[in-house]
Amino acid sequence: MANIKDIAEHAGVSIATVSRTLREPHKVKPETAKKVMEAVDSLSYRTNMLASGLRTQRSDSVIVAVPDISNPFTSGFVQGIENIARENGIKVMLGITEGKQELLDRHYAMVAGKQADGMIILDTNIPGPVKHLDVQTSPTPVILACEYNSNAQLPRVRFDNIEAAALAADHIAKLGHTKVACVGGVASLQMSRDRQKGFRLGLRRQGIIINETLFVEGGYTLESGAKATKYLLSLDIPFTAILCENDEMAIGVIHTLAKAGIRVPEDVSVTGMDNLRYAEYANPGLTSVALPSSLVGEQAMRLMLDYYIDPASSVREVVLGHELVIRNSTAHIN
Amino acid sequence: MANIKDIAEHAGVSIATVSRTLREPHKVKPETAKKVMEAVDSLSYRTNMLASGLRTQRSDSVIVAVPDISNPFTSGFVQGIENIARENGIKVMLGITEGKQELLDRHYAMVAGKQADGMIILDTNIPGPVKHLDVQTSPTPVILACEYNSNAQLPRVRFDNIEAAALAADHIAKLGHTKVACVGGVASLQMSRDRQKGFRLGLRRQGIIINETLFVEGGYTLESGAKATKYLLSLDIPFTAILCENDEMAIGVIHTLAKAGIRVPEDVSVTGMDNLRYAEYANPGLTSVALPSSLVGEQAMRLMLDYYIDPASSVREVVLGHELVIRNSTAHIN
DNA sequence: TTGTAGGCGTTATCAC
DNA sequence: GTGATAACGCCTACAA
Repeated sequence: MANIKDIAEHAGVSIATVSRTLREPHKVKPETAKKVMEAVDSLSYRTNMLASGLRTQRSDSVIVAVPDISNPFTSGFVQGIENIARENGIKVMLGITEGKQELLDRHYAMVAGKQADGMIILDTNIPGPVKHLDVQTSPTPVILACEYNSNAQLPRVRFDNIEAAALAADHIAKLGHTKVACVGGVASLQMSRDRQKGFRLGLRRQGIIINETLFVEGGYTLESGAKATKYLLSLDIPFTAILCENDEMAIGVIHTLAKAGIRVPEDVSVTGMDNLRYAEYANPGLTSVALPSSLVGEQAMRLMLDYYIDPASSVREVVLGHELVIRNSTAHIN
Repeated sequence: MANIKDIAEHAGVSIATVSRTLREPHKVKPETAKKVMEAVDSLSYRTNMLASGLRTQRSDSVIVAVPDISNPFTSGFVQGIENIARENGIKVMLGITEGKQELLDRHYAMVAGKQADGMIILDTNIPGPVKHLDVQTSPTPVILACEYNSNAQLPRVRFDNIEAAALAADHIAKLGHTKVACVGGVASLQMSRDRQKGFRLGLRRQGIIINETLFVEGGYTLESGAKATKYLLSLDIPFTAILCENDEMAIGVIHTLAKAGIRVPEDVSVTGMDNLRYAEYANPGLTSVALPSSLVGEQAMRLMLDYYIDPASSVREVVLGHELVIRNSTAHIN
């Protein structure tokens, strides 16, 4: 593999000139530059990013930590990051945490080890080394996305999950439903607690009395939605609507209701959150609160870039908007 | 940020000993090692991967190139890679190509620039520098996944798309359907051509005469499935089954049929391919040919690891199995 | 078992 | 405008 020295020889200049030609072409005589570029081409030279990074103390890459990537919400998030990163010549590394502290820490080692300049986290955990750190005084290139239950004062971007969930509840209430069930998420997540809070808030605002028995646990997966539905049906308590903490579960819910011969929305209305692509093509189309995850990714990456420019004054928090998308899974009560 | 020299001083040993302690602990006296580790802890030292990589000529990371990551098939693939990579202390970088040669090349620059040791590609394109290269004589750390229309003799892992598609067609034929429609993919992809071929093969094997008018274009997205269905319905040619080149389109198809008041499977049977998680929870559950993408990722990563060990004798091709999963979207013709 | 020292490929600071 | 040259932080013969 050709290195800068080879190019220098081949072009009959010094390595300094080669380096200059590549990074600050304006500082070099055009004809010299031409010679250099020819050598670069003919030897198909590529600057060694390791060496370059070692010298400049940056790798031009970020690592993004997510619990898993198979959920469309997560993959949209990653895609958003990649888009902005690419525009800015930054590479994206992927770290899957499975929600485990240990894996997150292992990924964080990459920024400690200079293989990444910073980390964007969509996870409940915070890397161990960052946890007990006064971020005010010792700036840390870590951006938080969506989760925010930590005390760490890190830049973050998120949704207003409370109001977003309230919006779904409000919609259901206004359709005349009073016997409302709910399929929850994972109680350890702040996001889940907020969405729960939002559902309750939205219902109460419309004067609906909540039947706690109908508020059941979920787990954010298709399977958990199906399971929760079976449980709800087994209770033998009448209900006419189900608020789901995300679309994935809502799809599982609708599927299970259909299997049980219960019509959506004639018998039961169902709402989701996230507005995944699949929501639109569910049967029936799923009413959902749109929370565009790719925007979160984009904003998070932008915060990271801001941080690079000025660690001290980078924005501390960005809250993105949400929107109710009404489809055919919800209807006025008979 | 503490470096190896700081640790050496702090522990009262040479930097060589520190390095040894970290990489080959057995070559160092236990008490010395202990001193070193204490210094490491107290200064919270992390070896600089850039420097280390520069010296050892490896980065312990691979870059995976995919057209996009929002499709569950793709994200499953990436997840598979990450799993095996992590087990082996390898980091995964993500490169989104949007199917564009230019973006792929840009990502490939990372392996040329030593930021990645190799590349795993799930895309039709081949990096420019690799394209016209005799891989036999100049080994190249590139693994191909699923696509294989190139002449490049690179290690690859894929499915037998022809037989997989034939399996779906066979299933439909055996249910008594003779008027069979098909929603295709993207003709420029070898995968798509193979699945087409497979459908036709499967139907012919059962003696079914194909109505070419009912074989329409798709595009592998939910939307394209919906659009193709509307088109099929507009033709006003009777059919009782639709073979879809993937699940995503099949979900769009089912949704659109339902909207048009056509019952699945009573009026029309529908099959998909890939067996995404969503297939099971479609309404009705989607009959599909399982092509576990995470296995492709895992195998691809394994091929990469093999390649590291011995570029010359690494396996050239792995073909993974498929399986028909029968659900409720297909039924015997009335 | 430990230490010395050369070099990995760049970039950036100097002189010229 | 260009060229020497000293880092960047680490690994690994080789020497002790």
